[in-house]
Amino acid sequence: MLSITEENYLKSIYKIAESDGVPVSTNSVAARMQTTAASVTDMIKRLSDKELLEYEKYRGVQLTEQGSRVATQLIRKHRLWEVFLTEQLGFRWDEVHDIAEELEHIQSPQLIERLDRFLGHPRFDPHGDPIPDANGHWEHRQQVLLSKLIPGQSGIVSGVNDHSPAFLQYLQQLGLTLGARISLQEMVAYDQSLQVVIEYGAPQNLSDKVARNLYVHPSAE
Amino acid sequence: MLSITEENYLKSIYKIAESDGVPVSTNSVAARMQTTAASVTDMIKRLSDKELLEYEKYRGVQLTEQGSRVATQLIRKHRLWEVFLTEQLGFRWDEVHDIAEELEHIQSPQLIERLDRFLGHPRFDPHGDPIPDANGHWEHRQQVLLSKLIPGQSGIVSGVNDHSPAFLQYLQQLGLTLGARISLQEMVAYDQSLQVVIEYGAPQNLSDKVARNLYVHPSAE
DNA sequence: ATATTTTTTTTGACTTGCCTAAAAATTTAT
DNA sequence: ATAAATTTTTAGGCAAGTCAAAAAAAATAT
Repeated sequence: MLSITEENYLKSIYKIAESDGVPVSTNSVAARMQTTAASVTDMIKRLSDKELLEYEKYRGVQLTEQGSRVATQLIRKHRLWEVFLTEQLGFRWDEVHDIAEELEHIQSPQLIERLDRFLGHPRFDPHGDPIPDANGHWEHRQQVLLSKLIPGQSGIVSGVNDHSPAFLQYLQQLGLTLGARISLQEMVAYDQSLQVVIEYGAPQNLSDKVARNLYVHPSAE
Repeated sequence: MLSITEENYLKSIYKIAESDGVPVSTNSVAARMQTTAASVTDMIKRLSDKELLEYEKYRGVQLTEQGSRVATQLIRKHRLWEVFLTEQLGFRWDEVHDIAEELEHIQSPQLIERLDRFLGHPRFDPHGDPIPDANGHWEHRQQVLLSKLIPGQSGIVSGVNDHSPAFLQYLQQLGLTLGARISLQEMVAYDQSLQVVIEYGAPQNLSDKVARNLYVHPSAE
């Protein structure tokens, strides 16, 4: 039985490994968990004793099979709860993260399997992130950052790279929610901002920062 | 911000006070929380510092207004989640307690208000216990223990006094779920067991132990 | 009224999780 | 190749929550 803190460390290590590769450094964990390197070293030793990760002094860590399983199940739970919160309770996509962060620690495999069935086995959460199945596997959706599109191409909004409420609220305001159609008309060389059309509306400008944080599924034309 | 442990102490003290009156003794809390009297004394001091209860050495404790509010909100959350688990996810009434015990600690007033609305503002949980409203008030249902009925009287099952899975499963098997009609035919003087008819079925015998743990709403005839 | 039993509190110690400061190891720069 | 900078670990300590054992107070019995 793991503590909530231990679970959070495993999830952080999993996510860092996913984006930066292994091994995962002490400092990167400390930064993500908003704690000190000393605390991380402490916890790493405990998790290593429990065989949830492999640790070699000064060399960083890597999750074991078992550690990865814990992490993916947490992600599964987090994303299923987010679907529940938005689809059933009517929360907006920018409001659900913190609540799901608590709900993901509820310990009951039965609860999650029933919730999954209740929700109709959703494969993506409200932000377009894939939901791992009970075995920790998920569908890999073909998507690229909006910033990778070339002028003339169109796409369907399929996910975000920045999950902050501020970004999500801005997207909402722009009409750039999941499933929205966006066409890239041209890129402004000066600042890499983009001239786009959202859902056949009037052309408008999007900063490169937005473009680097929005995923689209490229479509024909 | 209270810890889960602090919340659990407050809930236990509230429930002991409800059944045994105030002040609440250190030992009774220790017994209910499955811990030692020493740990209780420790925690009581902390909760007293936070003005959640009034404590006088060797004299037991009593919740303050604020402590009571925390406790009733926990009970509200617990019971609402139980309704969700049974009505929406299909759990049986004997399966939901432990999961709700975890869910009740999720911190989000908005979540609870939305859940309450989603469930249609239920006033009773799956065991017939009343659900406090956002102000901590609840409907007092008129009910008596089955053991208080006199031969010839009938009643509608409205709640339980023992929430153990074993008892709940036995009731289920007997058809004694919430809303079921039960008529008392006679009481056996020898062992206080009862001869009853459940939902117009064949007469059968119920032990006094069952009768002392089942609430009914008396009905005419 | 005194002795005995029970209840409660105190004391000291343990674990988890966290911190700061200092030391050690590693990496980067010159 | 050595110095400097960075990263990581160690050491020592703190707060929460737990326990067992001892001491103190209260309740009960004689």
